[in-house]
Amino acid sequence: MKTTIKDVAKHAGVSIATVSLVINNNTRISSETKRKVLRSIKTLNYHPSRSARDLVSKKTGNIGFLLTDDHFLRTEPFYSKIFLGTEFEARDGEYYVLLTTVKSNFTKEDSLPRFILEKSVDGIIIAGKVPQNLIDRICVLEIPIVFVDYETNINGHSHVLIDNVQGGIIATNHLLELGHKNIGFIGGDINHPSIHDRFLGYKQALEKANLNVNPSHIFNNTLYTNRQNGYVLAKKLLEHNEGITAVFACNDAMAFGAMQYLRDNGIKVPDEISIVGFDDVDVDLLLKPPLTTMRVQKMELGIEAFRLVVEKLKNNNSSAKKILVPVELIVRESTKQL
Amino acid sequence: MKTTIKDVAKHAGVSIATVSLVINNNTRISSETKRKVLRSIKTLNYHPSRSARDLVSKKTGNIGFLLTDDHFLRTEPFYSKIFLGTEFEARDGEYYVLLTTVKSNFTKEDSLPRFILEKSVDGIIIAGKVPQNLIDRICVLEIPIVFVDYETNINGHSHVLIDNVQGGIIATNHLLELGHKNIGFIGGDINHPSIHDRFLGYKQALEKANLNVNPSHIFNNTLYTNRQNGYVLAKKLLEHNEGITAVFACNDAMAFGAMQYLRDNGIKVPDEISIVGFDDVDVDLLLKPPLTTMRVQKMELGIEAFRLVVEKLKNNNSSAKKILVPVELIVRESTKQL
DNA sequence: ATGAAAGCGCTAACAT
DNA sequence: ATGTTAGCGCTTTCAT
Repeated sequence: MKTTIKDVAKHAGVSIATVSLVINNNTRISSETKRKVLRSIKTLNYHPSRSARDLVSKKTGNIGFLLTDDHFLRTEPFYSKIFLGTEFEARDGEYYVLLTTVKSNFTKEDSLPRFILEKSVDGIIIAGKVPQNLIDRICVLEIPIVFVDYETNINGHSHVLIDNVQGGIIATNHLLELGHKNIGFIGGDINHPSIHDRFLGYKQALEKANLNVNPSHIFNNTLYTNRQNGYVLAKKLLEHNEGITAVFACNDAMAFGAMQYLRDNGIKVPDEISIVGFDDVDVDLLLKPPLTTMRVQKMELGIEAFRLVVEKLKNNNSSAKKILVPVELIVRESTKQL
Repeated sequence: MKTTIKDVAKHAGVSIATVSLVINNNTRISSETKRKVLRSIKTLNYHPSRSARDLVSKKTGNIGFLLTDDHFLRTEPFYSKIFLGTEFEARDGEYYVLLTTVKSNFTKEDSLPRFILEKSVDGIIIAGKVPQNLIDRICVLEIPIVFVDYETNINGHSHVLIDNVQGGIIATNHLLELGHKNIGFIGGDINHPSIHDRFLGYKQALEKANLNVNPSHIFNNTLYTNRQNGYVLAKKLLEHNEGITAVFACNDAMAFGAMQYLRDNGIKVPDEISIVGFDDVDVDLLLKPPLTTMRVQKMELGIEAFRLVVEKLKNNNSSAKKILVPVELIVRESTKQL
């Protein structure tokens, strides 16, 4: 039989109410009783029943973590790391994290994740871009949501975002400082807020350096932001332009695709073309040359997201925040002085 | 206020006991009452409170999913897919899945996952190789465990395994049928049951074909089974042997490493060397040539594991099973007739 | 076939 | 500062 609060009370010679107060760190308990109770708890290896606790407090003790399946299954563990950050942060606390995926083509006909229907989560973290109709349907529910790595125009909910604009600026400045003037930009879905912002940073850096933003140096119209399209866009960029000496790829995947195109065509990186990526994704060490990129603290994103939901849960009045997680330039061997 | 069983009872004009019986599919309810209650449930959008239910039934309604962090963060989403299988299978049911990672160097000093300490899971799925001391400490607890993709000598617990021996045989036979006779084997940690079995399949296939198992063709002594070591072992294999025309790599990662070595040294695949991998891992389509490999149904592994825990939970007497999930040869372009 | 009622382990309001 | 007690929403005997 599992140890209950009664056993602890009996063992410590106090009432169950006292034990409860101790568990919940109530201040109006004498430190002596507290110590006594704590000792009993330890001796009996007591852990409060979550269900009993949840039942009376009308909480569930769970946080839902939601993302699309293709994000979860991305070759590079980007969102997995964000989740791990959340899970790490949750470990010391009182919440469990329920991870679930939705199809990336989630429609009105699809039903919401079960933990939402069954009201089994106190709050939800939504990671990455998810279908708008999903968001709309969750937002009408009275449940705190934190968006991580996806900016929405939804009010009243917190966001944890990568500082993409700043990252775009830093990456571009890096190339400028190396003497590059003809810098191409390859990006995927420009309607995606993150890519849009990285592109914005690119333009701002160029303008600040009094350089023209040459439209023919910009290719950002593919649906997916992946290696294949990195290959395709690098091809287009270089076939339509002469004198390009550097490329800013809106993420590492596209950068890898671009590098493959260059390798296939005998163009040397970084000797002939410098490349900067974005994300600092884990990738096999065999890839050469190692990519200069903007490091994103993925775990940090997940950690902050978790803190924000909990903050909201503890104090429902806490206002919606927007946290920008800074990025860091990691110079490796794919960029070089012109 | 959330709808409770009382509301449903009132709405349907029955007692809460009746509603409960209907929910739990009890047979001794007249089909008419049943229909009536079901309608009320739907109308009121009623979902039973998990905490109340769990409290009285002394269950938690949760399944724990455990793996090491480096498995979870593997570049190729192998274990993520297994998890997704479990999560998919859990969707229609009554369980939630709690995913947590442990450090791959988990020691006696580290504390067990919180959901185990707090007894918040009814059963546990352990995916992939985990530290033995972790297993030992969990096994003493009275809680059903299912191991997936990791064979242990623990009795009383079910296993869901890849049919590695058969896979090794099929892969090797494929090369034999293409006329190859000098087939190298590169593997990582040979103490890992999966790799051991794939190697076993390799040997069995050769013996069956009346070919010698040449020890100098076998390199299987690295700690990690990854790309880097695939590169290293391919180098050793080819530097120490002449006449090798094919390589069976114990997993795709090593195969990729080997291919990289060959490319770096101007050896053409499949013209000069054929390569077979194992796992059929998602990888960017740019990798050339596409790898011939043994397909493993990762989702299927997770699905079966979930079914086995639930089976054990429903019927504690159900005996420990060992399920072998079959593999399938996927012929792509890295193998060729000699 | 259905209902009444006890009780799961806990929290919180109230009493002392 | 600590104890008493009602009740959270459900399942499950036991009556009817």
